[in-house]
Amino acid sequence: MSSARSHVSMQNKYDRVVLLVDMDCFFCQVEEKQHPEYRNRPLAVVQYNPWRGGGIIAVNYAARAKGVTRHMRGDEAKDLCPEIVLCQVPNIREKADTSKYRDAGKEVANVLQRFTQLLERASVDEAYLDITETVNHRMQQMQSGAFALQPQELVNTFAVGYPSIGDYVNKITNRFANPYMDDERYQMSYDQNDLPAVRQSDIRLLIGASVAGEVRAAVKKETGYECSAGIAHNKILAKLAAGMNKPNKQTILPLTETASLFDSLPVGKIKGLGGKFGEVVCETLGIKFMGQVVKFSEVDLQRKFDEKNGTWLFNISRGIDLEAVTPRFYSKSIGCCKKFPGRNNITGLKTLQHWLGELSSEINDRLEKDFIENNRRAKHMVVQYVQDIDGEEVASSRSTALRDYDQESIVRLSLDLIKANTKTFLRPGSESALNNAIKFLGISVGKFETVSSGQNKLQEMFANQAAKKRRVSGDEPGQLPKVEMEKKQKQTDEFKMKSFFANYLQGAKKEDAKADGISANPLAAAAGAPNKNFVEEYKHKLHAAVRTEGTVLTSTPAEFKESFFSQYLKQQKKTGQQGSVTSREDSLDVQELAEELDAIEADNSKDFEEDTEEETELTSDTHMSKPEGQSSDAGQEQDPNTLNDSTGNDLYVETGIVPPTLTEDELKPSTSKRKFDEIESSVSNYKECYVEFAVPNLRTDILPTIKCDQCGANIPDEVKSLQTHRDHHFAQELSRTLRSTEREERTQSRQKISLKPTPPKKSKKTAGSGSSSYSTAPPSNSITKFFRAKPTQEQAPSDPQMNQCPECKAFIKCVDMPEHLDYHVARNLQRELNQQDLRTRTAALNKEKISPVQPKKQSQKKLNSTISASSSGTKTIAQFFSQSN
DNA sequence: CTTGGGACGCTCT
DNA sequence: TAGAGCGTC
Repeated sequence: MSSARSHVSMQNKYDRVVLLVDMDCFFCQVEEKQHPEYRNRPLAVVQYNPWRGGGIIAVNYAARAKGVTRHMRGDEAKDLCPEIVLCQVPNIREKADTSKYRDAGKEVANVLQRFTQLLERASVDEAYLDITETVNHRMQQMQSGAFALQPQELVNTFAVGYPSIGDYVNKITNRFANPYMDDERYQMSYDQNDLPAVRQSDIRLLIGASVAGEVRAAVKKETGYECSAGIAHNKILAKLAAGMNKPNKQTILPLTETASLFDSLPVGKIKGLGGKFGEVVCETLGIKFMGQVVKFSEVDLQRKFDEKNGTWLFNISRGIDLEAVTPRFYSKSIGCCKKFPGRNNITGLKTLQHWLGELSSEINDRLEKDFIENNRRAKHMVVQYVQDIDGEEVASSRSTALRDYDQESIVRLSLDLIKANTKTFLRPGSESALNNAIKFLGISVGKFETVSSGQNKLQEMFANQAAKKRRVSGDEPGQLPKVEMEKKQKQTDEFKMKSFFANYLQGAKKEDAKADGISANPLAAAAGAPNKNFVEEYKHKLHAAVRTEGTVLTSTPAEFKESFFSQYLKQQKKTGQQGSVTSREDSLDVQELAEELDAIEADNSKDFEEDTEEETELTSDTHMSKPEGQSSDAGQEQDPNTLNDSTGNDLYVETGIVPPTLTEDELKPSTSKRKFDEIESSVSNYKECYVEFAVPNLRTDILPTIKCDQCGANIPDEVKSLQTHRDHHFAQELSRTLRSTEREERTQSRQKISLKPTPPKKSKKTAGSGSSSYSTAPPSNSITKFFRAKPTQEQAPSDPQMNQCPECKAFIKCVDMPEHLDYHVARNLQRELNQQDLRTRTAALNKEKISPVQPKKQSQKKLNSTISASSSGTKTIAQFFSQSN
């Protein structure tokens, strides 16, 4: 395994569609979700710090509107915005604890992961998705009519270089009608070999944007979090684009717009050039903007910087970035650190041991969780520290191999490493005073190795359980080959179960964090019997839950009765009785436990029903019993949503498996997860599912009326009615616009040389469409040109270089076939968009209405009004989207 | 006590 | 490979 990043080949530089999903002020959103009462209020997250109200690390948009920014102190924020809510990052072990945000980030990533295998988590709140396959697939589907772009997905979409997304769509439609519209420009700017990709770029990015819309909708629906996204042909551009319209927006960076964008784009805006290197580049080249780099030759850049950086700069300045999206869900290392500035310098051995203990404790906890989730163990450890040596800050890091470990051994190893690498560790003559004060401490572990399932009982349990599930769910009517289905199934099941365990464990750990110095360690026991302390904790937790909620709810909390663990136990009990279990030891242990748990649950064994469809947001807090000694401010409750995310119902809904203990009626197949799976597994009914998925329920009742700004009539203030009315006005405007458009196109047609006409198979009924007029009108230049890449050479159908188009039966040059097929794609795109019924567009309008309006984004408003002003079924996409003037 | 404090990945030597 | 350092969020 080389550490070098993988890259795509230069030929494929425009072939990918890459998405960057970036959560909007993520920490704030996490706090808002956890405290619904804070919603719609200005809010900032501060790190605990007694000085001037703490340091602000995240600001929501309501607070930003008041001028609150990061790098401010809490007090300053209060001055600017007295009503601001300041949330503190929880403090555990006397240091900031960001696990809440890590968990939330993982929750989001779990949603993202369903859209592609090629998911790269770039940070806690950012991920790259290579959606090339999906886009390509949809290109094909569009030709068969199995997929249609949904305008409402594009309402929150921007395209760099275009006033509104409508103009971008307009451009695409026009180019489909006249595929070589921009070719002169293209041929000047791009290599001949790249032209096919360049011509396809816009439509593929547009489809990418529709995927992005779905991704973001799914994230919102399933986690409650909003995000922004960038859509481009590579990571650098996707990242750049994502930042251009926020929050809750997505931005396409069209290939052909990068050059002009770069002309005024400060170098530092490019990821990788934001720091020192970027400064050096600017100084060395005497430039400010990205576009100015193109003036330098590759060798020149290589000479000024180095070979690698030179080439990289050369390419990046042209919008080319070959770095692959490297699938990575889990981090390669786990670490934590803390600064000890000024008076807090560590000067004594005891203090050093204390802090090493705290850091080790956190590392250990996270390793336990990671072990359960990912079945891997760290084999390597690094301790980093900054010492004060003669008034100088000297940073060092030392590493060692990690075998079996627990908190104490991590402490011991790190201390030994520091000792061994410090000339004079203790002050001469002292037993406890450090010779060099420590200003910074960090421990990180990595080089993970997967634990083979043979030595791991917990893993066997999961494997067995997954195997049983597969048997239960024998005849799923899936489209995928059975083996593939099962493979996916197993992964999901195991993952979900592990997640549950992990989340559960974490919740328990947090409770005990302060009460108990050294917690039990599953890793230490991993090679032995099944995880006893784990099970004990589960029991403890169940007890606690029943105790605290029993009086109110009279039933076992949902997260227990529907947990994987619970399901698993039930299943185990059944199969155990049948005496057909793979691992007898396991089953015995588990059966014992199952009986014990049954006893705990015994007094509330009734109503095992209802609320299987509960929204995440509505989930009530899980009340854990707190250890006596725990201070209130350090107490952190398990995020109810995290727990909820892993309940049994979710699994079954998501995977489509009928759980052994639930009836079919209890499985309401109406969550977005379910729908998405249907979409993915069944192309044929994609559209139905999709439309259902895309259209929110409209409340048309109890709405006041509003005055039409054009005719003054009173209309119900409800989008559908409003729109219907406006359509009336629009229709008049439309006919005028259409006539002039068509006139213009005819004029253009006449100016060009008409070649052998090969009209598409059928003329369209679509009335009044400027683009469709190409198909209804006599063969015009543009289409003909499309069929003939080189007008001068006329090819007979018998020519071996010719192929018959399966769609329209015309004979096309092989090299032009892809583009020709694009043409049909375009036709379909247009047709499908035209057929969008009022309802979907109404929904889009509705959706846009409730999202925050950016004052500067005029174009968005225009798009909005244009959409609402259009009537259904008779116009081209361009007219649906673009401004009519 | 600093225009945030971690956390993580990458890369160069 | 280890260790130092950078960049980013």
